[in-house]
Amino acid sequence: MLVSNSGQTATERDNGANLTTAKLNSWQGIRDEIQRRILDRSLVPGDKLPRDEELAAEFGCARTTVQRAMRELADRGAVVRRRKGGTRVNEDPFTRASLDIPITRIEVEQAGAVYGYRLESAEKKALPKRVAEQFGLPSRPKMLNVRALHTADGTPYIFEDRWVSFDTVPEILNVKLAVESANEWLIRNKPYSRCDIGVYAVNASATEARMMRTSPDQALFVIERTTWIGEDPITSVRAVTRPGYRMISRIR
Amino acid sequence: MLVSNSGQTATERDNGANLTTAKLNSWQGIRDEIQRRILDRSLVPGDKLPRDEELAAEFGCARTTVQRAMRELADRGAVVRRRKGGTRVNEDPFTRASLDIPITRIEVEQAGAVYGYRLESAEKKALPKRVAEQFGLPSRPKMLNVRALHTADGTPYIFEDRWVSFDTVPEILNVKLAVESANEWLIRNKPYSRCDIGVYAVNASATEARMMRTSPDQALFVIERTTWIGEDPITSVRAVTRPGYRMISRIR
DNA sequence: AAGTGGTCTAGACCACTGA
DNA sequence: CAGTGGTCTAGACCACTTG
Repeated sequence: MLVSNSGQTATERDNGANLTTAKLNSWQGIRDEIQRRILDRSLVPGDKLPRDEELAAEFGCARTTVQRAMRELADRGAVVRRRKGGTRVNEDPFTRASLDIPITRIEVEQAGAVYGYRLESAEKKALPKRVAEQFGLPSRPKMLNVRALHTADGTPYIFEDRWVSFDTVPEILNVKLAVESANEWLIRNKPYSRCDIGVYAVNASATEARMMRTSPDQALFVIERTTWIGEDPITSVRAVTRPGYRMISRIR
Repeated sequence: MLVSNSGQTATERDNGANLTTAKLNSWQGIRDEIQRRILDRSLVPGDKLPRDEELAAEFGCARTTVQRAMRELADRGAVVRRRKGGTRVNEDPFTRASLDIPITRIEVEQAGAVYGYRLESAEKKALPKRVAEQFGLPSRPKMLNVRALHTADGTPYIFEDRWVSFDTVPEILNVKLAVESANEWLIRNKPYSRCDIGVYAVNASATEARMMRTSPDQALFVIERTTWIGEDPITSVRAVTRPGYRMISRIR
């Protein structure tokens, strides 16, 4: 190790290059410094970074601390790390966005609106082909089909068409779905071990247009979620959102 | 510490409760075990977990190892950790999905199709109000407006309408945009420090319908991305995808 | 003021994987 | 098979935040 960090404070070395960042020598400081080198193209895609041990010497810290910083950068997709291969700046950069999908009631309330919920129907039916495919099931067993409308200040917000496996979740048959949303009951009472999510756009069908009080063919944003516990299907839901619905995410 | 882990192997204690998981005593093993307790409702939302030190004793490992496991669960939104307050199972569970948005060329090629690109127009114009708002700018400066079509096997895949700040990125004026997509050049050459992402559905405008070779009013999925380096705007792009486009994500 | 999580260290050993 | 990242430890001290 060439440089000791004893007695060296952040301010001593902060020459103004970093405006936002934490103490140098902290794992966040190291992460930000490496990221800065990528941002200002001191390091370009494909470049090999020094070994953790060398970086530890450079920053005057333990290798563990460098590890912590580099793991974050790897999680973000900024660098690729391989044993023996070393650490390189990612050749194929991509944008990694993290989306939090809350319970609808909470989403509405956080927007400052009054949440409402109306059950449209709940009946046992054979799974349509599309949903069976979602679950990856070869057959088309009976499940509970629940249709319900979520409203914000009285206007339609999300219309959900849901299938719940009462083989996996028999308790669902005892839930008063006229009062409590299946969405909320399931999320609070039946955590999943796997979840597939798909988002896309559709033209409103006649039914959807009526439910959402809009015109047929209106473009609507759809969120599909299918969940399992282990190998067993729990639920698959197609949530049609109101016209103009946007899903947003901010990075950094 | 009551239990030592020396000489204790995973198999010794693996009673079959965990099918998928790594060695117990590893941070992943601890993470999975705690998650299992949440899944099978041994722990329910709001429950307080033992202190890290106690868990370390229970699992016969160092506190650091428990810390690593718990940090992951906190990142996933499964638990909430506060100093002095301890660790609790999250009261308001949400679904956290991670979306990777690759460079369009790579997305097309990975789908096994032939990628094509055609520049439609590139001209300096004053920013429309909508885009100025995206950037959070009070004024409406001139930027480079680039319109281009990405194709897969010759059919329209994504139509992008992009604004690039040539104040922040003067080099863009020298890029041969007829050959190289602004998308790809920017991602490879101008990393950003902040990125806002929005996804939503629109009815195709007349222009969009023509570009995408579909009918007006066809529902299309739109991805909007706006990026900055520090406080300076880089680019804002509205990418209209072909009919039927889906964005997907899998959790766990 | 005290309790709990967050960070850091120095060192050891392990597990990949590329030359 | 050797080089590099990944994990783990035991202990110390720090930084929040709540009772």
